[in-house]
Amino acid sequence: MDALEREISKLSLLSPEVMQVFLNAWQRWQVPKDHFLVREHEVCDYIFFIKKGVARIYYYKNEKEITEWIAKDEEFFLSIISFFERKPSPLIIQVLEPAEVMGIHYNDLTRLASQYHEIETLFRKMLTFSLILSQYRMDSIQFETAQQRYDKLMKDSPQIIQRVPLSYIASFLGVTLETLSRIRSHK
Amino acid sequence: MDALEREISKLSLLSPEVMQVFLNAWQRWQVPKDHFLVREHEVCDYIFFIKKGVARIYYYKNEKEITEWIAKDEEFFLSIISFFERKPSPLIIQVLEPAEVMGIHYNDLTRLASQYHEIETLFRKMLTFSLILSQYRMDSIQFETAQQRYDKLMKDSPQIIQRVPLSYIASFLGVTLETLSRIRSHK
DNA sequence: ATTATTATTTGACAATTGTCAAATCAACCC
DNA sequence: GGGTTGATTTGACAATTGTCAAATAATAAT
Repeated sequence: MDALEREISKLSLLSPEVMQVFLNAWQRWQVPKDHFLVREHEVCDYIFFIKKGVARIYYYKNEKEITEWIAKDEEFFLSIISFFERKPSPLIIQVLEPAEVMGIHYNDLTRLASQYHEIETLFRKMLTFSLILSQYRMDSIQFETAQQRYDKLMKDSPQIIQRVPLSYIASFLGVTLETLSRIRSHK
Repeated sequence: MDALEREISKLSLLSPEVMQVFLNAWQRWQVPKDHFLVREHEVCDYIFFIKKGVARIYYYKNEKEITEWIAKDEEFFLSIISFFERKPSPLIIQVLEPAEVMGIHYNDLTRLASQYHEIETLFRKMLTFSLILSQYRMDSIQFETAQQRYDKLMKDSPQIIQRVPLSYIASFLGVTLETLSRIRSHK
């Protein structure tokens, strides 16, 4: 069983036939370092899954790059507002290492969800998971100090430092590069 | 058509029969000022809808009350993490005015969603809506100044000032009461 | 109306983080 | 290796907001 199927199974139990139909709807790309999966002001048409590699989701705010999310091996990611509201968004999705990426198109996902109740249920559970994550992240941004957010990141994914420039991590944590540098030094 | 049915219709088109089944699953309460819909460390069993009145969702952080959300007439609200993860949460939901509140129980919602594909779709769309809202709010917290958040609140719901103490609004905006007072004065 | 209680405003000061500039470090290229 | 470029660290200072304390305003109770 491959990683995508395993992650899907964690969310919802599909019958073998429907699982097969669903998996067949996913496309697969082998992309080079720095490849853009979604460019600025494009509509995000896919929910992505990264089998191996790192991608970041970012945008420009006053000429500065703001990293909104960093997705690592075996995670789903997308530009949520663009995908669901079907409109272009300032969010850019870029792969940071050569990567193997899978994706399901909005049209395929909604078509399958209307055809198969089971897939609609899976879709609902993906959203639930995503909403819960979003709530935890909101709490973290609003009430934790940059120090606490950094410590948590180190605990959850210590390898990230080797794979992602500190400038991206700083903006992901919601602080400047200088502040992150100071947090890291006095430890 | 009542407010609840209207709000549901905005999200998803249900056949008349299924709409009737769904609406029947909602309970209705007439609650006095200051009534608690969810107490501290209780599981939130319902998605609520407030027909008329104001409710706030808050919790204690270092002995201080933090207002996480304020729901007004004709809005849905719930303690998201508690409801979906089925676990007690520190979030408290309290009505601030005498109010007419509706609610659908977790068990009823999930039962109906598994029975009726249409309701599963509606459920998925509610989650999508909620996730989009959550993303916008996260952006607002992370990148807007307190001044900007206040201005937006005044634009979207100017009446809120008359109905909710400033201390709740301040913590909803993520600033102290004193800072909000200063924002309000130099305008 | 007077008092008590609660809500809001104001002031002084401290703490945190951002900004800008410069220094150091690391990686890469020839 | 020397030089170029980009990444990271450090320093000085300014801006924003929080904290604590006190003053004032608004509301409710008798």
